[in-house]
Amino acid sequence: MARRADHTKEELEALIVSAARQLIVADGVDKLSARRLSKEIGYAPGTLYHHFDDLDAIVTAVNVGTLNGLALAFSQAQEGELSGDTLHRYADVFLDYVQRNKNLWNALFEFRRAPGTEVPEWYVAKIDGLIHMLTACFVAERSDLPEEQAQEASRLLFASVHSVSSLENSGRLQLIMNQNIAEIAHNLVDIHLQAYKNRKN
Amino acid sequence: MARRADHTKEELEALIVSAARQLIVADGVDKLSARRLSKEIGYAPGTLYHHFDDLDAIVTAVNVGTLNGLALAFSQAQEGELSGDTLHRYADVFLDYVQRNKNLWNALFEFRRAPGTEVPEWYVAKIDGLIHMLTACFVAERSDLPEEQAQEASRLLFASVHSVSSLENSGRLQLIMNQNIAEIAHNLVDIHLQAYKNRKN
DNA sequence: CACTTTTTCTGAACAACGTTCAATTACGCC
DNA sequence: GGCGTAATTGAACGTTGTTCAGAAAAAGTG
Repeated sequence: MARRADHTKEELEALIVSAARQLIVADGVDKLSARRLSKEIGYAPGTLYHHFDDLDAIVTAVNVGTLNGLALAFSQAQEGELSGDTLHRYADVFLDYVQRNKNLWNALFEFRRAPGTEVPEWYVAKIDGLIHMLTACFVAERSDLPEEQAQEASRLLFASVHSVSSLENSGRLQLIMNQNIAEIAHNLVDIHLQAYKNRKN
Repeated sequence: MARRADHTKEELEALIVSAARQLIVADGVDKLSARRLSKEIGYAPGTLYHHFDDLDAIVTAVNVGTLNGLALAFSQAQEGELSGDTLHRYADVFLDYVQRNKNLWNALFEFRRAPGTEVPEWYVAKIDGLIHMLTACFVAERSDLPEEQAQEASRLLFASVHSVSSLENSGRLQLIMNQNIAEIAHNLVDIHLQAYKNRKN
């Protein structure tokens, strides 16, 4: 058995990515292996490597979808005019999304990239897009401050909330905190917001 | 060749841990393997498993030393009376320690613990000890507030700074921030400190 | 000293992993 | 119909963590 006509190149690639997503959702990225994945879709392990450079590339393809999903959820939460409250709503959306897609989110940020392989730039751009939505909220609260500062503040907030949720997701937050993740996140929003409102110049 | 008298049980266990530490420092925890480690100390792979349950246990033993080292550095930085400035000094100490012991710190927090294996309680206690040192600084700034709140604030600050440094260490901070880690950490200290000082009740 | 028990250590073995590649087969094209 | 090209296979390589029967030395006992 060799060349088959079961799927076109595009179909097969989509099939690989969606099967990989299923496996990650079900058992976590650690349990994703070339053999398991190929068996799942009914192809030989080697086939995967004709369509993707390596497993890393497949996980990265899954991650695109995960990031897009979050961006979508954010934009749906954004109604009415922006303010500090919007940030709290974003926090809820974020926490909800991360919790409902725990394993996918872990795949995004816990996946151990081999040293030397660079992060794709669209990856950075996608995250930048998310942060930009937060920036607008900071601007709305203190329109007198330059946008640069709002951007810095939103990056800092995003990094803080994300990092804390990262800890939570890996089961290590209890090492440090004894509140639950939602309380923590909203505390962080309050703290960052307050500090921003009270800025001097 | 079987039973040997080269080392006592304790000596051998210490040897294993220190060799593991060396390997982690040199090449990172990813490159630590049972075969490499056993070859390094001149014993067979199986020997490791007579003294430790698994590789996880060995890495955990290394991690104890890493945590102790940080606690020591903290206590050395603590001179004069406590205040918000002390928090900044702690931040510097922390960043310095994490940077000088990059691979060891990664081993502490990036190591993928098999699901089901619990975090030892003394682990939690050790981290609690570190956080307690921060709490004292918050108390010094607002002695009118109950210690509970100071503790909460210090946990939040620790989690934030630690998480951000975690991102940095895994090379993912650039995904989000464009400042360097030191600036970020001190910003975080300022923000958390300010919010704490401005608390109402 | 000799004999037995206990403890320690070895190294081959197992099942899994990511990845490669010669061989094979079928599709598209002339 | 024949041919080149593209897709697929599955065995193979070198890893990995972990186990365990067997061997041997230390420690205990007479």
